[in-house]
Amino acid sequence: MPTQACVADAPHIEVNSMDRKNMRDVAARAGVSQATVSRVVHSPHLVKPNTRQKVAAAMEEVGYVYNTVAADFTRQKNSMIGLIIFTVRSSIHSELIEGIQEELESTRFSLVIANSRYDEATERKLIQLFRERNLSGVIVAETTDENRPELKTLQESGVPLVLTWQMAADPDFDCVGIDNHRSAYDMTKYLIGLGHERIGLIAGNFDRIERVRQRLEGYRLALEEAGIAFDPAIVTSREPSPMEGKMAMSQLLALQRRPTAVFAASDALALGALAACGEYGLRVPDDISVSGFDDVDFAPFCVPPLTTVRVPGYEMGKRAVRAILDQHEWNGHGPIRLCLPTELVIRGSCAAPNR
Amino acid sequence: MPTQACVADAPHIEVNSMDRKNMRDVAARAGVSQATVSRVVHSPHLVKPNTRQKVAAAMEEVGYVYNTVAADFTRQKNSMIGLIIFTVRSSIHSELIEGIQEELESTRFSLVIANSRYDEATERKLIQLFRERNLSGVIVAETTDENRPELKTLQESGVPLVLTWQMAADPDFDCVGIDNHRSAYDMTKYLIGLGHERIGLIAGNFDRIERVRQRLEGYRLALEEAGIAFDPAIVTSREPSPMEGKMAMSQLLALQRRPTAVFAASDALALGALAACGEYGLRVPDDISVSGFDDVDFAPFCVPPLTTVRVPGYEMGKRAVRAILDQHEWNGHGPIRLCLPTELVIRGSCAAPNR
DNA sequence: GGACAAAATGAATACGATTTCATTACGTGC
DNA sequence: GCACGTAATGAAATCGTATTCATTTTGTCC
Repeated sequence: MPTQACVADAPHIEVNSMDRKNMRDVAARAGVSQATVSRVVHSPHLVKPNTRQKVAAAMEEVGYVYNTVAADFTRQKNSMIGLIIFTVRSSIHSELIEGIQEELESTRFSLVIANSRYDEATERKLIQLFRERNLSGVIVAETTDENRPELKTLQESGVPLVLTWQMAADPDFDCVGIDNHRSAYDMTKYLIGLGHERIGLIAGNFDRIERVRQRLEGYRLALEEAGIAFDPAIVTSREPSPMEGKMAMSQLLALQRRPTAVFAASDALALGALAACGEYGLRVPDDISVSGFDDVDFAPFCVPPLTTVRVPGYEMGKRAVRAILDQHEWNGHGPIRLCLPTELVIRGSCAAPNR
Repeated sequence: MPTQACVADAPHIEVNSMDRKNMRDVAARAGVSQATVSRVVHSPHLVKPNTRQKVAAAMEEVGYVYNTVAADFTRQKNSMIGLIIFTVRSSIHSELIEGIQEELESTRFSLVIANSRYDEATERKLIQLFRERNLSGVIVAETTDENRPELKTLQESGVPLVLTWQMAADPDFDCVGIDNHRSAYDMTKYLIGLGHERIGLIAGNFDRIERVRQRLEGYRLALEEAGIAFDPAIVTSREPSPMEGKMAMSQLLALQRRPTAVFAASDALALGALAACGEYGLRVPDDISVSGFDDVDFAPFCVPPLTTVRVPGYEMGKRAVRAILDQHEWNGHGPIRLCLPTELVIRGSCAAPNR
């Protein structure tokens, strides 16, 4: 049987760079079995130093490149971790991603990102795609409530799953998040403490996103405790971009009884809000207070520097990865529910109301 | 031979959710061959409607989930596209990533992101990892010059490769980029046109990054044409974060002969620069002009709104993906070198120098 | 140097899709 | 109803690794 033809009688034919060598080729070259080559790669301690060296040399000689796809197939697991997210267009998500990558670096995993752009159908499609991909784990940064069942299915099919950014009400999900309720409560209380009684809220979509709803509830609780009536007229729902923040703020400023302070549920929104104030000729914080959420890299550089809630995005990413790796090790694992601390960062964008 | 045991005589045993069904199971259920199931998935038109329906029903019944890992193995290609980047911590990269994702959505590919955090060794490791992964394509957003050989190796091993953000001097690389030289030249010329003669530059690392060097050269050319001597004392090299921008700017402002205008090679740097000006009691643009590069989402919301260079990051991402898909179709393809237009966006952060 | 345990290696198989080639079913024209 | 071409399906090979189990080699102790 002609096991290696191809080079037959056409010496001018260039060696196709695409004919990748495999472990069998290496084994043949080194005079060992393919199993031994595999062992050299994964458990060198099982191989005699002498043999190990021969194999290493052979790998070098034939130009061997490990085939992860084949390995993944064999062990029935993709060497990838998935991230489900609405959009990467936000500094705080960048922090999360960097944390994830940092922690992944010492492992054999890579990161696959799926972003759903706030669309529930797209999201469902992406979850399905992840299921087909046999990922070794999935970090859920952002989802709509509607797709919780799909996530559960994914989890039940044996994929380690971790929710971030929140402590999910559903105890079946592992979480590495923050206390959104508490954080929003603290910020609102801080504004109340400054003397504000009419506090606007620019949030995300609280109908569909648990994390946003948690913040809304925190805001409401603080108001309630202070005996301030909740006024839906000064609560708006937006996607977290500066432009949307500006529009939302303009809307609030056009109101008959405009708020004296506005709590934006992300720094991006707050940035836009600041711009809107400027256009209305309002000085921040003298005429109106604005606060954000996340403490992204530009927050200290806003004018005025943004008072906000520090969220440990980077740390969250690292911890989420560790949670997944943990699930791999003791795969009959207990629930992981880690709540990372947030911190009120007081800068210059909030002050007592101007009467 | 017992092809389907398991359910034998222990009705209380729960069906393990992890025992995923494969095409053979579906085929058995539908009373067809496994090949037919495969055809139903990929080329339904080859299968009689009647059969197609039977197979679809069988898939439903056994809870079949397509196994991408196995498919990837079979066709010796990973259904993933890679992205090599320094860091995702930048709005302009977010735009690129969104563009990529958008374009990928209608395909069977997912995006794997590798970030090297400006470290050349890490980068090399990641390129190697990508090589082992048999990716269907790699988009290179950022690399150091040192690793060009590794990229070439990757390309030669048959992976469609596209460089973004720049038109590489090396003609072997396909590019979907912008004219950095020209863009920087235009901005510098604009500042000169306003009357500035002492123009600082806060750039990235021009020793290691071609794209940054191209911008530096554009800057120099504009100066030269205007008969202004290049002064290395007012040219600094920084990683693109607001904090670094602030530090760089502080340094420039502390100079004996401080610049009257500063061109920051990214908006993030410019943002920090603005803050530094504020701390020095300088009004922008009255006392000093500051310009940026990228036109990220927060640029219009800076105080004052940032004059910058609009870079079509989103479009670049989409085009890069298309370039890769093109390489798949006609895989004896000609070189792709697409240069997208940039645009000088004049807002409020630059004015004539104050004499 | 022989016995025995431990270490090192090899042989063989499984993983689940794609794809080629062969074969059968179907339909049409005479 | 026969022949023929096309459509539909099946059988079988293949991809490259991990892994189990059997076998050989090595080393140690008396």
